[in-house]
Amino acid sequence: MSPVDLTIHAQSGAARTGVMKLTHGSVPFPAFMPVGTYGTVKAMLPRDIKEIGAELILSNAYHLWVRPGHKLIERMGGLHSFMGWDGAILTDSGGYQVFSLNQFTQISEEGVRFRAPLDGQYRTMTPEVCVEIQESLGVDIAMAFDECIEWPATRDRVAQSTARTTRWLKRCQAARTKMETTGLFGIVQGGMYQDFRVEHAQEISELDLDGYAVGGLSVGEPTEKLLETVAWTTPHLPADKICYLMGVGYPWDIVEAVIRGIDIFDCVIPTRNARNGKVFTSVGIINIKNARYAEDESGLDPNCSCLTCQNHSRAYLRHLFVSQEILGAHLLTRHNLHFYQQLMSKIRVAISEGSESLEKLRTEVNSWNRPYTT
RNA sequence: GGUGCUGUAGUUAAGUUGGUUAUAACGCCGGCCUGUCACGCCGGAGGCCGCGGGUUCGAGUCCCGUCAGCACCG
Repeated sequence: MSPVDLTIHAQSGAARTGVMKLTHGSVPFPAFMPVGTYGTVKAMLPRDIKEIGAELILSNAYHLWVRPGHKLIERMGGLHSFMGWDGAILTDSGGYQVFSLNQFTQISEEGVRFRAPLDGQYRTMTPEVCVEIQESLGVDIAMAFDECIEWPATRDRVAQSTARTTRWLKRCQAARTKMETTGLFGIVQGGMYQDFRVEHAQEISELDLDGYAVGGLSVGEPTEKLLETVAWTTPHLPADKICYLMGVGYPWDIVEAVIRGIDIFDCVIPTRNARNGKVFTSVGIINIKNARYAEDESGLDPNCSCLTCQNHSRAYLRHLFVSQEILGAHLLTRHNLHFYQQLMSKIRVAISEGSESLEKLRTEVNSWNRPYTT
């Protein structure tokens, strides 16, 4: 039996809603995973993450491998126990770091040699190491080791890189030892080229993985390209498996991607932007550091029921940011993540209700993409 | 009362043997962030160089006076 057990409850066009049962709990989808790279969703307690409604979080195999080391975490009882989180965990492999840390990498068929910015040490990540790390961590879902490449990239570069990602995926599969508890997802690459995306999706669909991801997006391309690429890819992935869009995105990107067949998402935006003062609300985007909020007694979002909105004024939150008080980061992160979880909940309801409801939500969410005024 | 030190952006400071548009940090104002090297990054505004004279082609810089703060001596 697969560690990722999928039940689809309703569909509306390509969008679908249901529940995926994982080793550490059941996750309704479409779902958004808060990002906790280093074994912590920055500024959030595990119980806070639960409270705002997230059942599944994302962590990172590469970064935990560099520090404190996967073997140490295994000795501490695995990542769940180590970080005090009993919900589900998906780990990214380090494929994104091949892109984001490219100035410190050398790529070969064997794998990727990283010079860690943290300690200057050289380490080689291979598909085998990548699986070993994620199985040691004891996560619910492991991502295959891929190469996330830059945009734009030539056809020749994309073709070679994608072929290697496929070979690495097969090596990941062969290296598995905990098939009952840690699922493995394959990642579709292919750059922004339709034929490559279709071919790669079809090719890895035959490998019978526990789920599939669309990778290589949100690397600086325009939104239209991102959505176009998603639309090319999802029809060629197995309908009875989860489809994960990696690294996306803004609320409006998420709705558009769900409509194109995506089930789960992760993105640093709600957490990182919160720490930098940017807030998502149903009345537009707020930069809490702006002077205009200095004496604003209202809450962040008049339509939000999160703890931050129920208890604190914009004036106070701005003060916390201007004073660089740590509580500001927590309160804004909490709000943004709550906002995202509410969005996902609305999306699930809308899909069950049908296309009209989903279209209405789409219009509403796109209206959030504006600065707050008045 | 005397001597010395210090007065430069909102704040703290740099400023060569006098030489283009006086520099930085912090603060202030604004923008950015898509599988987190990220409580981060980028940009902007802001100066009668205490005040008044003088020397000089040219003074934040040298000279005289004066005011303020600090230290020490009477």
